[in-house]
Amino acid sequence: MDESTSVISKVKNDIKDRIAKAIDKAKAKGDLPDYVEADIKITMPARPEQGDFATSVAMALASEVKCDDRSVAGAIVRYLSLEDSWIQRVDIAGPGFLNFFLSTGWLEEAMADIWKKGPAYGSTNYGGGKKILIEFVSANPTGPLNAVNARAAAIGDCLASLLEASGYRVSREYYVNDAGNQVDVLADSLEARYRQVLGQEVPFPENGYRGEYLIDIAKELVAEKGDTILELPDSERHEWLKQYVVSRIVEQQKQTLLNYGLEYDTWFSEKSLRDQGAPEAALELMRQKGLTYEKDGAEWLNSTMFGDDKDRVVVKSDGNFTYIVPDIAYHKNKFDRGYDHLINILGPDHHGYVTRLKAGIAALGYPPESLEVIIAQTVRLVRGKQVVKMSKRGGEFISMDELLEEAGKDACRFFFLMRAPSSHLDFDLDLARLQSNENPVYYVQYAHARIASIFRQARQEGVVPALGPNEINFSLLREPSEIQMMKLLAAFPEEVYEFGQAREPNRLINYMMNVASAFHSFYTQCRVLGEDKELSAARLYLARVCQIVLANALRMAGVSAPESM
RNA sequence: GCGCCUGUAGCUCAGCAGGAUAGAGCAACGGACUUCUAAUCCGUAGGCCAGGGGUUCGAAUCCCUUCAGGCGCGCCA
Repeated sequence: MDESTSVISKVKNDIKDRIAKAIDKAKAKGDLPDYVEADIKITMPARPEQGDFATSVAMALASEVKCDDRSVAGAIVRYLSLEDSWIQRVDIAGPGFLNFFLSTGWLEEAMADIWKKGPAYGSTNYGGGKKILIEFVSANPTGPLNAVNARAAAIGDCLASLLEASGYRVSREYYVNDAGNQVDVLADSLEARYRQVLGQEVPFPENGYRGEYLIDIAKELVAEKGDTILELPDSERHEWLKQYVVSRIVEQQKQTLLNYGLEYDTWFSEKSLRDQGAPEAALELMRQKGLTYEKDGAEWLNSTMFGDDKDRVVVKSDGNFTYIVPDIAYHKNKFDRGYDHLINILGPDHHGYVTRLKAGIAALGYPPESLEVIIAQTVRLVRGKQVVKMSKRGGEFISMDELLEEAGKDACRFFFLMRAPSSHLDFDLDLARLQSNENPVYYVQYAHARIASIFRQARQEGVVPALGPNEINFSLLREPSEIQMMKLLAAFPEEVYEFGQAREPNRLINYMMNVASAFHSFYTQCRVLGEDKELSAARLYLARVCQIVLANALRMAGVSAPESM
């Protein structure tokens, strides 16, 4: 088996080729008109009586040539060569489906492939080494991360893992907005807290950040430096405080994400971009292309030329950039670093911004379709029936740290990944915290732990725990639950690729639930450690490869795979 | 007013570039542990896929429209 592809794709492609040849032959013999083009899709039907694989090409073809579905299906079957293949039988079923029944040889090969690849099983090279940068979370360095950030973190990290496994070179990046107006306000807020801690009575900035965390940082600053910061000249003090508070908060954010099992490749500083003069350069480029103009004392980008619904100010009448200029420069920088494709995961409150940004990068001459934006919808925290308020102003604010502490990393990741990014989700704190069968995260983890337990037991009984595929008699695995499980495990590499392509990491969770369910059924129906040594060996093998798949899938989701529970 | 997202079982949500009889978890009900972990399994019940049009051999899925909910429409970021 080739390192970089999968048994399942080999099987599907083989069936596809045979159908294509059969259609050609039918055309040559005049059974089908020769202008038809077939897009052959091979699926795995849910019901065993519908075969191991199936296709609906005949129906699509029939509607194209305006004749009976089943007769087209008949024509294909008539010319279909089954020579030298795993296909044993082809049925025409329902309205015109072709159902393929295969001998189990392909499953055996797939099971051997899992053994051989181990932790790498599920990986393919379909992505061809294309470079993708995925930017996510990128919360302002003005406060601790919250529940929405936690969702974006789970989605972004898992998507990155899926794409890595699909053969892309992926970089995880966090953009730190450590420049501009908001961090000035942040520095002023800290200064006020700092002075208050030192006993001065000073007014708090009107739009300042009122969170507790700034008081904590101020206290630490006093402990560290006393009142010496006050001695600095105004502008120097402001810069110092700004640098200090931003680095402290970014440090905290980093730690929170680390506790979540997430490590970025790059923390990209907006300030560094500004220090290099990148925004000016980007602006200059737009000017040279004649895409900006003066109006009402400001400078505007003609963004409507690139699909925006109105033109945008780039230089305010006070001479400062609007936020979009450094952002455009940032995305230019991403392209200049050699990425073929950019993915940004943004909150729903930023969706209005997407066309603007795309217009911006188009104005610089980069292809806007190379920037893809995924909107991660809102998170509503609930306890049972009660909604937990999330306002920053006051009341109960749940930070990502508190969420992690309360529910744990695994449950958080799992819950956030369970739903499609586009789905507005309710995160039930009570349920996530529950250490019982009501909590779905345990369903998958338990399957993994149960398998580990079988191997512990086997070792105790002195059973050889792990025979390789060449020593296994696969023909003993004939129970429906065994077949079902093997099919699911064989599908993993293709699933991983499809989940990544669809940008829907939630389907990975779905897949894991299916594998876990198949295993639990198998476990109940089939005794693994029994009198029949040959059968035991085969079932131990099956348990082992199932464990490999569960571990690999859990790893991609960032959820731990416990040996015991 | 314009734009984006959502509407599927009592609850939370899946449903894989349209396909065969719409699924899962939880909640409800009935069964299964002297044998590898019962955080499990097996079964029962539960649905005009928000409403209405359309596209086609075929629609929960695509298009239009109405209704309902969430969010966004700054010389804030």
